[in-house]
Amino acid sequence: MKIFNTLTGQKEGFRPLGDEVRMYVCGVTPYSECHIGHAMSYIIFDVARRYLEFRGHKVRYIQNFTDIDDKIIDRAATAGVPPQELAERQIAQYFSCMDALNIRRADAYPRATEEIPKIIEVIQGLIDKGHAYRTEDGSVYFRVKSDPDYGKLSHQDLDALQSGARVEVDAEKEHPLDFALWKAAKPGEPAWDSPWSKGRPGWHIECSAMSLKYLGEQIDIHGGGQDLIFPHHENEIAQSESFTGKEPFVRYWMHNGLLRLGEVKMSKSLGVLVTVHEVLERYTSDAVRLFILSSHYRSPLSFSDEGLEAAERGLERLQQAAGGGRNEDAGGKPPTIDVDAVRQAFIGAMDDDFNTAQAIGTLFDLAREINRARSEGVDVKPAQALLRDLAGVLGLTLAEREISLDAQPFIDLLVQVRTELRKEKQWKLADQVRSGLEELDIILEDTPKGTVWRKGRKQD
RNA sequence: GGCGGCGUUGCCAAGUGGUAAGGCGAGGGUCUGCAAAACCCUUAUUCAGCGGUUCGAAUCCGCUCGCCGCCUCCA
Repeated sequence: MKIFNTLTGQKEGFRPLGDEVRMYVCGVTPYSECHIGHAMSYIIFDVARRYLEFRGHKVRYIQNFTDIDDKIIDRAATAGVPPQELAERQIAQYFSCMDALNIRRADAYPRATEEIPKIIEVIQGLIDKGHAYRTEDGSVYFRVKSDPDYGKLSHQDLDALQSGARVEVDAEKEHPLDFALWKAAKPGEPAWDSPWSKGRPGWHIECSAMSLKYLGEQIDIHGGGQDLIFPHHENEIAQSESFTGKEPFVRYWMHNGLLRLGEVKMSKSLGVLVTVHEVLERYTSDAVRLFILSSHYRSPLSFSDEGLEAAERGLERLQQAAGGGRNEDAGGKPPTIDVDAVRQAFIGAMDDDFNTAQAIGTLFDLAREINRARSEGVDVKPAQALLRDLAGVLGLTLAEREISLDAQPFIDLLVQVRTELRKEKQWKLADQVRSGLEELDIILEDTPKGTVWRKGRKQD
């Protein structure tokens, strides 16, 4: 399989360094609710991980929480709660969002505040090697001039980066692009002891430290949004490679395109965002996933209700084809669908840098074949199993909407009564029952084998 | 200014040299008491524009136009 590597700007054949794929994805700073931009990124990497496993790899997947930083401190102060309490609350909220989207949990979620010793070890190592220096107030900065290939990930050199820089010049720093590894605490801020001052880690250093600690000096895949390429990931490379002396720190850098709202990217700082919570009130998690995976992960995607609606309808077709929860007898005729060919088409698409859009195309092709074969009395069980299997690689459950168990006997009863009415050709009354149930979002379908019903798409 | 990317049918979206996947929508049909679901047919001679390379280009090259991201925190 091939993966597009941001570092080289090319698709490269993928081969893990060791027995298992070591994968690190930048997590969130838990200070506010997660939005669908987060959903997009984590769904994409969830699918990458699921697919790698589908292809027979063992994957070790690590994701961090930046549970201490300026924003958390500010926000906590405004809310009048301790920073850790705010972070804790938002982490819980994050998990509930991700779980709702059927995103599998990482193998570990290290937190910056719990990795201080490792962070200090890395910073000290960088100082010892001349890659970092302490300033008057006890902060420590990375010396970008000490890294000859600084800028290689964003394909810029120091001069180019500097010329467009909007960053303020700080008299403490040797170079404007030097960045904080350790920030000395101001009075009242959370702080940890260190050889340089009471303070807290800079934003970038935690990822290097955690990656080193949990995955080793060289890892296979490091992922995140394209907005993290500079400065975050650039700085991670500088720190990690300067510390270990080993290159490359990351063998495949993967970055997803950013979600847009209309014509601009969704962003916390711009205040334009839609929360996961809001989206899941209106659409199923399967639809959200299908919508996101319908375009290529490296392209920007515009959030739209039309797109979610389309995904929702398409999903219904996949559900129906997969069996739709109905109790149907297997057709009598032997299976005719070439499941191997479909599986290979799916793999062919996904092997090409996770081309989920094309892979989804193979799912719809399969759905059509299943429906056609089923109407001809062919046994479609194996094909349905494949459909569920492949959909599962994309994290689609194809689950029907559920209705409370309490209501089911009553619905069954009404359906039975209507069946009697239909036998007596009492169409008007029968139709009344059907439309009445439809009002309650119960959809009736009269099939040759009898009437079946399912939950519709109205919101509860 | 530097770096990166995008512009494909009504909408969304694959496709990076061999003659335009797929989804949604729309129209027609089959099935049905009528529906629903499903299936069948139709819906881009054309890929922002203009040149060039090639037997052949949406795909490669050049230019033009339009749009976006990054160079500050951000998935």
